[in-house]
Amino acid sequence: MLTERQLFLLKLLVNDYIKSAEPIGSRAISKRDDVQFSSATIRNELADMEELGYLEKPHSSSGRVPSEKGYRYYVDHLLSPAMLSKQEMVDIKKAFREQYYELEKLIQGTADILSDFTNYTSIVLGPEVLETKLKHIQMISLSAETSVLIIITNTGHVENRTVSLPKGIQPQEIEKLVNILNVRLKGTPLYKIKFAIDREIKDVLRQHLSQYQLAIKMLNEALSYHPLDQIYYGGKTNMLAQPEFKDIDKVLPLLNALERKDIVYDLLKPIGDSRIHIKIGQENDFNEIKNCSVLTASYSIGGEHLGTVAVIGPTRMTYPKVVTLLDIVSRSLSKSLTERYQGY
Amino acid sequence: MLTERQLFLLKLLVNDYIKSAEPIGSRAISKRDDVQFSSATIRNELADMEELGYLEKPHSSSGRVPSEKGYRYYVDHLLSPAMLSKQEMVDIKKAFREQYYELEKLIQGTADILSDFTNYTSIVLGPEVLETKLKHIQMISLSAETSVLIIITNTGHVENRTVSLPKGIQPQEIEKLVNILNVRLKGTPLYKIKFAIDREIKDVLRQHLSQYQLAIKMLNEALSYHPLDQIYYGGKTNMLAQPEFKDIDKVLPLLNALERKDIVYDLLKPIGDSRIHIKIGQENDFNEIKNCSVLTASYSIGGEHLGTVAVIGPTRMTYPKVVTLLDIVSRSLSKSLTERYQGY
DNA sequence: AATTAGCACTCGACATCATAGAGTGCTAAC
DNA sequence: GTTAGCACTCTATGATGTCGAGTGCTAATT
Repeated sequence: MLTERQLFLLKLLVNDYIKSAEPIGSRAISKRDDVQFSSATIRNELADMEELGYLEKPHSSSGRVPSEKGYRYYVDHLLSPAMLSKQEMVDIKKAFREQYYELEKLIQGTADILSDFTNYTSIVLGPEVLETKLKHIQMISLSAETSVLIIITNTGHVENRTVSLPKGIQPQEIEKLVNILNVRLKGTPLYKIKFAIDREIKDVLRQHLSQYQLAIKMLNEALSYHPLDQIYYGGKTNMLAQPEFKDIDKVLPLLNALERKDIVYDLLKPIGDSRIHIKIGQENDFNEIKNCSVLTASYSIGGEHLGTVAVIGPTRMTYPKVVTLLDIVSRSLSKSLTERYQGY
Repeated sequence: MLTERQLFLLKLLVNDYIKSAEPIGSRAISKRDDVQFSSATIRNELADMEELGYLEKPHSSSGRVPSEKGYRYYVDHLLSPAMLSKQEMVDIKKAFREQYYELEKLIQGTADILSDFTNYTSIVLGPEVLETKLKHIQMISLSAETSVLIIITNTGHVENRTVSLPKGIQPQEIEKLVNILNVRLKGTPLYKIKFAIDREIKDVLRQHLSQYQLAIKMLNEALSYHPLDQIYYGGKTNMLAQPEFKDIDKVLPLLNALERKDIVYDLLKPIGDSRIHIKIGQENDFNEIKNCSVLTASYSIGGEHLGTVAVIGPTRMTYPKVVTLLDIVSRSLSKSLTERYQGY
């Protein structure tokens, strides 16, 4: 186990390294006002902690750098959440008080706040379509052959799809069809809609619609496709400014990984029940981001999990600040959403 | 004026440089099968063309590189559009035949094709909201206090905005309101809607609605905000793979510039009447992209200009291929849109 | 008069080498 | 247990030298 003094030094070293991005030497530590011991003492302590795996040296005669184990210990036991400046708090409050005319804007705004305030990259997973329920369905004709099908969910999300109308179907038929769908499917989770049509609505449709086969076919096409591209980014290029990514070969695989939906979904999948979840370096399963840490928090409407907000940056990340910010932002987003869409 | 032989050499040099990204020397040219003259002759010709401003040397004893004037001449007089491979043509056809359920997807798909096939960055300006007309308006209640206002345009674009309902307004009133709006405002260009409400609808509303002041206020709020964020990107990180941007300080200002809407709007503003418009290096007004060329084409529905597609890459760009691709893609997009949304 | 061979010269790329400086580990003294 | 002292290690930096691709110019050739 680490001694009191070792913990003190570890915390100090991690904090300094996060600021400077340079390996920290014993002399630099001993010079600080809040440190009384000589550099030799510190050298001994650092050597011990290195042996225990909390620190590393980039090369044999350089200063120390936290290892992943070191970061993990720091995050679990030594991290004291940062205070945000008054100005920052005001800015955040203001951003969430603003009138957003679309749910998408609110979420994008959240991503922007996270990246602007951290200088890292932020990712926000939009409300999961799979878990949202149908509120209202509407079909609006564009021309003789095309209509726009509009699906509104309980979360205020609006989905629209252009559909080609089967030839020969009557406008009144469409109207009837939409009416039936609205009455029967209201409250159905989106992912169950196709199933519900097949099981419950088919017969009703057959009774009321002359062109019922065509209608079924059209509905199946329009509803079959689940666009899950609900990923919002902020500060995508912020990574480029981090010294650890100063050469392009390091940053390119990273940026490409962040474009891949499967990877992002996996990185942000909610785990554990702590408010903020932290994954450091290799704890993330992807080689492309082995030098990065991912901090996630979830947001909700009225307590029900809706989506995830995340910040991704180098393992050498300002954890205290990001933790605080994620906490505030995820709460603010939940609050804002709940106020707006609670009564579904 | 340039001699026949000089033109031949210029074209050849530009083509080679585009491929290799290395300065081209006289010896390398003379070694080619299709070149008969000795390297000394070529040296003389190159020196002459340099004096005329068509070529440059990175340093005094290196090979030649095209100047912007050289690229401009090449593009205006020497460029022969490339043929796409059969496979490429098939892929494009396939992409545009695909069923897109939302206008946005079709446009994003277009951007993706452009960037995938060129390895540069593509930008597509979505249909300009300002020039599109109201097709249908709809209001769907989410809760007692909030509704979603849905605006559908003749281009199949669906806009949705969350509005807070004034307290005390009756559902029937809302219904009446929406009916009036639909009857009166159909076909009105979006940017004129507020104006139209003020001029024409006010009185009608006063006659029919008890809470007419509240309704007006709400409408003004909901319709006042014009989201113009209709910029779709493809291959944002492709620039990083270009040798001219191998160090991050060169590429960061570029990427940031491409995030700025004002800059992008300016870069893509339609000019001239040629199908493909090319701006080389400094011809673009922004310092951040002085090493880049921007190629644009416009797309339309039934002949009416709707938006712009563009490819941005280093001045050392494969102009022939990009020109051909932009031509095909912009035509395909126009065709696809016209088929779908023509009958507005 | 146009073309080409020949040659001295230029400049960047690359490798080699020396040096300075920050940092360590170890030993012995406090 | 702590610290001063010192030899040692490794990187970063800059100076130096060499190689090769390329040029410009002159004189010879066609």
